[in-house]
Amino acid sequence: MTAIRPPAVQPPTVRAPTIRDVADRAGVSIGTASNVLNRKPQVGAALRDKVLEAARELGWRPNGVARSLRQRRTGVVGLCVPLTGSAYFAAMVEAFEEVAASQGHAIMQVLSHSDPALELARVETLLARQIDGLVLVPSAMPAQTLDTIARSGVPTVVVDRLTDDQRFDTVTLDDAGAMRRVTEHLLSLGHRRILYCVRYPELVTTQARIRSFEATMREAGPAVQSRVLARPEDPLAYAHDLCSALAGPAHPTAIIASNSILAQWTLQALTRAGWHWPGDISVLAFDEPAWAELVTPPLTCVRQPVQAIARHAWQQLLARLAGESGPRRHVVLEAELVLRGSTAVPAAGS
Amino acid sequence: MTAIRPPAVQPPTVRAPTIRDVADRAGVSIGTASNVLNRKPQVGAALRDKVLEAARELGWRPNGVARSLRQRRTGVVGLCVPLTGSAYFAAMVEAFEEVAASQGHAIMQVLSHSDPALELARVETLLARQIDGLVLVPSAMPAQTLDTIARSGVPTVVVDRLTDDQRFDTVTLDDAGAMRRVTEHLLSLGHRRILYCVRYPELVTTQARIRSFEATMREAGPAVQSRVLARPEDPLAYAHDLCSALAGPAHPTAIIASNSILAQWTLQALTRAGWHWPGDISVLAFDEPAWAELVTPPLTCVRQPVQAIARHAWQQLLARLAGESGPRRHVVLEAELVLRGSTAVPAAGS
DNA sequence: TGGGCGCAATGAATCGTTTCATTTATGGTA
DNA sequence: TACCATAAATGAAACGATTCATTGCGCCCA
Repeated sequence: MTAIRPPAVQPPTVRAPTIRDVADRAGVSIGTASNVLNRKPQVGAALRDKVLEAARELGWRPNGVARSLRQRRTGVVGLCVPLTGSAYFAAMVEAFEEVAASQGHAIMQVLSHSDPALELARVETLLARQIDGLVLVPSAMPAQTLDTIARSGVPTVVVDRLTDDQRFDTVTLDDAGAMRRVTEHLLSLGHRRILYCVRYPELVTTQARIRSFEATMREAGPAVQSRVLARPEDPLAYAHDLCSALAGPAHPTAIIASNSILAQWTLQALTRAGWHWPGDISVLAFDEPAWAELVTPPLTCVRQPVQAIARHAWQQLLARLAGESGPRRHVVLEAELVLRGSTAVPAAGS
Repeated sequence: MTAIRPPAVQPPTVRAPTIRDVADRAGVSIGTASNVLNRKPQVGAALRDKVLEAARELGWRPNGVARSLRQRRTGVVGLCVPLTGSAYFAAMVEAFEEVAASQGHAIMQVLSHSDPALELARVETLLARQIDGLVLVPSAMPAQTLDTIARSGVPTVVVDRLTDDQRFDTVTLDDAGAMRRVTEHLLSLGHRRILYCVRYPELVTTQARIRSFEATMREAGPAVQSRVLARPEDPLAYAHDLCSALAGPAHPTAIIASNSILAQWTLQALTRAGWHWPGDISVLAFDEPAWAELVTPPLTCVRQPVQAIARHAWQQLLARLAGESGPRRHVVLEAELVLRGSTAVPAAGS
């Protein structure tokens, strides 16, 4: 019910020509002009040409707002993501842009900054603008947002972060499986003490990974130690936390970073502190940043199928927009572990 | 005049409550309901409460489309950029998002992929959707697009790439100045043969840089050689071109990359070919990619003031939206040369 | 007591389309 | 020639809000 209102803006001084102007100039009724301009069949060739000519001369352009009001749809799909700083979400937004534009839809993108309250507010503005559908990458506590969306009835696909909410279609990644493979890779290299660094431990995605991480480590035996470093504020605080985590003789011999931003922070911190990878410590990251192959040695990482996510989500959304009303669908995609030089057998002394 | 129409979408089956429903439930006229919900003063406390209560109960949300039609403004600003793959534009989009959302505007972003025809088409869809204003990073040949925008009368700020078009406000960078400083930096280190690598030589921005580059090199004396490597198709073709450019005894001793993507391609190509920087060759880039400090040694680059661009452009756009009609304004911002380890004195033998 | 003044509330017009029930024109057939 | 079917064109009613001229009402003061 929050009243969302755009700020003060002067209406344009010169008025664009309307369909009425076109009709007048062509000497036909508005209805006929509309029929011509919408390629409806029931209109004669002579009038058709006159109308098209008039529209061309006047430089008429359809008023999408009026059309949307009458047709009760806007051709706009909302996209709410936490941020675009991460390579992962940036790629996702671009993938959506692509597929949407190619089919005549427009994307209206908003950023939630991983803040539930902001997320709700942004989604409210999208709903007020009468979006036809919504793609949501939910924050950690999306309950209110999800309720609002469900109440609004706007077709929605929840992406990337699985919720236990059964009201929505979802497209997610097999986080547990990916983490199991990551952990087993490190274990097989001989690592016995592994540190998992995460930004937001409360995300469902993160929790699934942590559970999988700890379970896999437990299965490997009692001599194995898993640790989680959570919620760093900024690169500096993170560097500090990381250094304390790496202090002492029984320090971790491998680090898993939960996304490309943390990977960047990690490598920066290690470099500053004089650690070398993979000699002193192995490093592995979720997401595949653009620079994965640029650092030396290149970064082992979990490549998430961004394009496939966008494609599936879009397809599912289109089906709902077309009126499909079957049961909820839940697509789960597999990520790929890309082995590069930043993970290796731990040093002998460790 | 191109008719732009959204694709087939079923209108929603459950109709959202309208202001009429709210008015009926509160037992008042539509006008009164509207006055309450818009915080107009001329309404009594008793009715106000009844209306607000009714709106709350029904979960009423204003229909932005209807409002936009009546008020003849949408609160949406269009943003047309070449792509978001480059760190520079990604940051720019995010900066706009931020400042726009904080003031109740929404951003509708489209990608031109640096293609004039696509750019025109995308801008047409924005105009048809009745955007209040537009921020455009023009492609290399934007004449038709600019004509269309000028004819539409939509307030527009042209950003990043200066055109000789006097019809628009602009916010640009001092490309010539930045390039002069870059070139002088390399000259002062002792480099005498420098290669400038660009993606799109036809961009005005690029041309200004090339002119400045060549002029500065000429001033440095006849023994100095400047070369430009242009229009690489993809990373592989680029690697090939680069290797040929670096072949022979009198090869360049320094490379300037025109943006972060080319910088990435350059470092990848050099690594694959076994060149080391800055030992074998110095490398310097326009844009500051996230990984600038991660590569070893870190990358010297030209930091462009993205936030400042967004802020200035937005401020200028807001002024025009508010009805300001003074002469065109042209803001030129300075970039900053950030010295890091990837540029050094050329090797003795070179 | 009546006239004027102000505040509250109303109702209708409007924004620019699409859509649909009618009307008008056209041609063919009985 | 009368009739009907079909096609072409029209006019008006939506869509859901805002806005503004008008009305109704209570109060104060002369």
